[in-house]
Amino acid sequence: MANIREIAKEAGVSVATVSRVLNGYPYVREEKRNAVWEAVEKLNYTKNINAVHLAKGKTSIIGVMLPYVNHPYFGAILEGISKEALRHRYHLLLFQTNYDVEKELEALEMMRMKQVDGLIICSHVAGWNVIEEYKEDGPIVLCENVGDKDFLSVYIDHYESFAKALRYLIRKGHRHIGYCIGRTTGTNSKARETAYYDTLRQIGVEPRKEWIFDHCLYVEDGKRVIHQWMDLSEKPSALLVSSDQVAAGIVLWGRKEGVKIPDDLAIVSFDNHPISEPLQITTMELPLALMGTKAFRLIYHYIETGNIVKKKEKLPVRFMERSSV
Amino acid sequence: MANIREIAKEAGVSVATVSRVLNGYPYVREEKRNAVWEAVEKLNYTKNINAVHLAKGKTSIIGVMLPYVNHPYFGAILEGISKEALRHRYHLLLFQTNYDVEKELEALEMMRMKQVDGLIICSHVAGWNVIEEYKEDGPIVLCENVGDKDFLSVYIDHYESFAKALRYLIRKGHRHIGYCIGRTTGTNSKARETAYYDTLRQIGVEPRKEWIFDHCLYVEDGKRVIHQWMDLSEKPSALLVSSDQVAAGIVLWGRKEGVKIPDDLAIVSFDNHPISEPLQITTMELPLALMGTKAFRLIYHYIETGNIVKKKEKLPVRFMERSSV
DNA sequence: TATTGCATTGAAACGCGTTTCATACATTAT
DNA sequence: ATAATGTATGAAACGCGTTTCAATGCAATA
Repeated sequence: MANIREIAKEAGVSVATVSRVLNGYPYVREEKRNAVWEAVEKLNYTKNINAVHLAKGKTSIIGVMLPYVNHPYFGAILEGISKEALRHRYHLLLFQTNYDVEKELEALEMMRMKQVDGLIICSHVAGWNVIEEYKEDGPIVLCENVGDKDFLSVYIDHYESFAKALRYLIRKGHRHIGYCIGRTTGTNSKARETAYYDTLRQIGVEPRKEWIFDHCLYVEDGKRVIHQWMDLSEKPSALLVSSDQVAAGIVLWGRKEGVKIPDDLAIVSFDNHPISEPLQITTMELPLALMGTKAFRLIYHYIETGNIVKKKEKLPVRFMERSSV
Repeated sequence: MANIREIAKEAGVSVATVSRVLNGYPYVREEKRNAVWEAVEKLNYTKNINAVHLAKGKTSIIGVMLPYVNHPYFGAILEGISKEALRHRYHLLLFQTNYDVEKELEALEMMRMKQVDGLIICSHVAGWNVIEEYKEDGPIVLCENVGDKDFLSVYIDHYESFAKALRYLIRKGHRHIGYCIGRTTGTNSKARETAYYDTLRQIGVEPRKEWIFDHCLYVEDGKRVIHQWMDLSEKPSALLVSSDQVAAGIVLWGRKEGVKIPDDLAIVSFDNHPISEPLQITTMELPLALMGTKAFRLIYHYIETGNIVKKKEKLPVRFMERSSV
């Protein structure tokens, strides 16, 4: 395969001139410009992009670290990132971690090795000190509330929205409230847990461990939850559900078991996935795609200009009141 | 940032030796090996992976071309690819095309430029002649039936499964059958269309254009479909739906309108997404994640060994009979 | 003792596009 | 007429790890 030097020889110019033509720089005479393009045609030349990356020291690739690619939550974030990356002619390198620290480290290492110009972390298990070590290797944007930590972040305030949903249930007369969550570790989950404990204690209700349902990610987990719920001797009258998929599972499998929503069990969920509308599930709309888009913009803007407009951005959550409460 | 030559100087060896140590090759004396690692520590050295890519002429990255990342169908394929890529320490570069030929070409060009070692095409609009031009630039695996064309492929026989579903409906006494599809172009969609026309004509029923519902991709499209269906003066008694998401939308929005499934309208869908189970939707389980996994394996095996075990592999579809017919 | 072979090691070439710097000529401004 | 700009172009350095090839040293086999 031809390289730029062969093109130069063929066109009777220097490699610098070829590079100029190829990249559309000025100061090349029309004839030479044509000669170069002709040589490119003739020798069927294509740039070796790895040489470009090496020479430029950048790749126009952003890494995306997420636990699962095909989860509605992360899929939506990814969609937002992807949409924006497309607009700016950037590419995305996927780092699926399955919440494995090793895999997370690998993504970070890839930035150190200049495989990617920056990294968007959708979720992680690695400690802050670990991530901090890679700060000098490139911009990192997190899709979670990083608190005081010195990181770029675009996030949804899960403490606030969880507390808001809880207060709504309380206002509706519920005192026995449980919740479903994807996992119990992680910033977002911890925020929700804290909101749960804080809010219930504020009204003098003792939170119950057995009303917390872990590992709730997909529709099928809703089936498990509703059965577990039915087996409880003391049942919560309301559930906060961290994902519409799980809520849909709970509602649909509950129906089959004769569980009346909201009379037997009230539900407030999160996401506002289209499935929640026909099921009349009251849900908090999370701007996931927007979060992805903004995360990309932040990192992109930093890479291209070196400036940061807003280090941390909190995105608004919209409450969609329907009839599952 | 230090490079390999500085490490060599610091450790008092040649760059070749440093490279040997870094890559775990034999024939390096213990002392030198240690000296290299110490220099690496001391200078806080990391490889520049772009230089590696350039030197090796490969990147261990596979490109994935798909129209939308957050669609259940493609998400499932992507998950399968990702899982397998993880096992083999390969990375994935995402090319979201939105079914735009320009974007598809970009993905193909990226392979030519050696950005990726191979390309998995989940779906495309570009013509075969276009794709064919890139055959020499690296292995391409398609997730669709490529017929006689000389491409690697792992696929679901959509003609067969669509025809099978149709015959099932016919056996159940339906004569007025329509269908919902994501788009009308594309190999898979054409296969389904052909199956529809062929099968209906076999039983002497004239297919009807107005019973074909295009642009059905997500839950919310089901809402549109059920309303369109209700507005028809002559209604089909059964619908084949190319995605469980859409079917769920049809069933759920239909319920709200008092449409009885299957009495007013029978449904056979595709995917066997977990949502279809509590909704009792009869569905054809498509092994999407498996397709992704196998596509990756095929391309991986070719890259690593130069061998192809099976050029084209058809994956089995499982019929999940429930009560929506 | 002569020969074969393996273990070690480094110089140099290789993969290849970008960018800087010096040079040379053509204009325009003073 | 002279200085100051602007246009045009190429040589060479730069980014950096991999790999080949020749060479050296030493041990084992003939």
